[in-house]
Amino acid sequence: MAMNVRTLCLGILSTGEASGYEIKKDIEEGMFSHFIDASFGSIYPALTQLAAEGLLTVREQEQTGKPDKKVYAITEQGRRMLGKAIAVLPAKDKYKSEFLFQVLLHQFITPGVMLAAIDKQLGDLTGDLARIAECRCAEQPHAGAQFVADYGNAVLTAAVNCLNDKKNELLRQSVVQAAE
Amino acid sequence: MAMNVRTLCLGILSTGEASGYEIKKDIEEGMFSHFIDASFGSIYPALTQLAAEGLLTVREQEQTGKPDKKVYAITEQGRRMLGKAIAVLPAKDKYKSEFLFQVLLHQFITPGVMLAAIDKQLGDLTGDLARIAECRCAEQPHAGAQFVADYGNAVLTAAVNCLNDKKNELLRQSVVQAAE
DNA sequence: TGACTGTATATCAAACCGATATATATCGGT
DNA sequence: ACCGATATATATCGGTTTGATATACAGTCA
Repeated sequence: MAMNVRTLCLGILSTGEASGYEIKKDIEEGMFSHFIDASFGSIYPALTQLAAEGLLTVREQEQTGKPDKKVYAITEQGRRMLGKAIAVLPAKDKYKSEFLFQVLLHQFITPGVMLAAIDKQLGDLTGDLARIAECRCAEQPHAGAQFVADYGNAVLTAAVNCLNDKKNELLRQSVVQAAE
Repeated sequence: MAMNVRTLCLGILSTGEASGYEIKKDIEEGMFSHFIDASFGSIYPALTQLAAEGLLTVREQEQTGKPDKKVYAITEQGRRMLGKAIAVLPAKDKYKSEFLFQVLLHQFITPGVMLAAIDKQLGDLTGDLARIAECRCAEQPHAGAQFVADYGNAVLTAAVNCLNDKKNELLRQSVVQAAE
């Protein structure tokens, strides 16, 4: 799949028109946030380019109390391009975790730092779970969103449960060591 | 955490000396493969730079039946640098999935492509599970490796179970639709 | 007034990926 | 003996993306 920021923008705009800033917010807070990432440095150039190619239309919109914004909307040509881009087998998921890197090298860090890292990870995971719950309420739940929400919940709750087990195990060990 | 390819190389070399090629293989096949990624284009320059700074030593080693290789080993200075780099709260996990992107935009793709994507994802997940099982046998299982393996197993099996449910649901629906 | 926050667009160096080039060696086929 | 395929090994480079920064306008609160 030709998955780059271009396809990402086309995908988000297929659900409704938006500005670059709103696309970024969607990526950070909406359903897309759980498995996508992109920065302004790639979004704005992509939108400019897509508009120049006729895959998007632009409309400058004045706002009261806020700066003007450029509202982008997908064209028929853009929809065709999006359809082509996602009608292929998806690439393998990519997962990067500094936390697990730290765990694998736990010999170099103190138990205190390790526990802090675990708590940080637990906080991140529960935060993600909360954001999924919010999205479920906010958006109208079509089949795709339901799928993604269920998948995310399954994975995240499994991670939380595993981490809690590991944390308790560590705490028990340090109690034992302190008693010796 | 200053997590870049430099820290990654220091981390891998802290478990034993290796060449750039072997580091890449570790990243692709070893325990690190589940949550780390890096290419030759970043590994080789990083190793050269780290050696120039005295954090690594280099040793050119002849081999019978294979081309020569440059074996890198971490120095005391390198260990200190590694310790500093990972003794901070880890950044949030990053997860990118073209598959879930496709699911969220399922309205643009045919059920056939959707099912193919799900099967592809199931294959990727079971492949990862198999690789974890291999690593568990191959490496001597210290506490960190055990932690990572358990975490990976928990998350991946949850994903597989959820996907199988969703797949069966889709198959049932298409049977019903075909019967109408 | 001044500090801070939020909205909005834009730019750029640094980092990184993915592909390619180069070279050596083994092995199997013809 | 030669060719092609595969594995090992290092290196480079174009293109994409990040992360940080700059700029600007508007509201809020002290």
